[in-house]
Amino acid sequence: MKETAKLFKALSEEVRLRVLGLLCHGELCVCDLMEVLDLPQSTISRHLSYLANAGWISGERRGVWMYYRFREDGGDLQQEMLAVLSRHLAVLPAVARDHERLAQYLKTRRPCACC
Amino acid sequence: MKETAKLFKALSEEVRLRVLGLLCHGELCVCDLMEVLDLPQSTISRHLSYLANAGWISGERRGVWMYYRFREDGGDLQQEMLAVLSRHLAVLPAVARDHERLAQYLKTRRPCACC
DNA sequence: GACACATATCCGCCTATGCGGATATATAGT
DNA sequence: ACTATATATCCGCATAGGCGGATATGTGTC
Repeated sequence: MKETAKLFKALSEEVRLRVLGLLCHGELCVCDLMEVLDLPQSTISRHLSYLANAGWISGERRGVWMYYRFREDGGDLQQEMLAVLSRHLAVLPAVARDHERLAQYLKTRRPCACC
Repeated sequence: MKETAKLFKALSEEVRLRVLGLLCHGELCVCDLMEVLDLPQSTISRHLSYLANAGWISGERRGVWMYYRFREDGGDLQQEMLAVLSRHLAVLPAVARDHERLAQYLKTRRPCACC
């Protein structure tokens, strides 16, 4: 029950919804998100921790970078919620704008040793 | 976007999840919920206001009583979320216990003029 | 080890919101 | 109008959590 509430609480904040919207495209590191969302590093990192703690995402270190992506091993509720959520985030104007910014950003991203 | 976050925020609290679990059975008034959840009236009323404000439920006055039920006219996200949610709430032990208490309570509920 | 870079955490500040008793309001019955 | 009942709102208090700059930690390079 507490876990269920926690799962929803993680979705109750605009920045976190935008982060999840972007992660629908695939894994991203903190600095990618900073660039696209135009928010300070501490803010991004804090929200990522929150999402990870709630069980939505997990991070993997590759060199200096931490890459975050959706977890595939969540419970039933989480899996079904993710399906509903990803479909609906795509419709939100703010998320669509973020997607465009991401596409633009990926074109010019400086080369990265690990990917 | 703010609306989406608000919808989830309403689901981020245990008492509210329990209330929604009970409302899956059909409409209930504040005093029904007080009895079944064994919480003070101000607490129940506050959470119901919160849920109504987020768009999950609506209240209808019948005499002295306010009956609350799920809204049927929510957006796509809300409808799909409700389907997922109701299925999963039923599985939670705390919600199952509440259902039993509700069944017990309904047997002895004193007659009500309006229903 | 010194440095640069990416990330996590700490800090003080502020707002939102939880709680439950007390009070205000609305309605029905007499 | 008075009373009883149901509900909503107010109040003070406590905690959670948002923010972003500052600092600490981890990692690769030289």
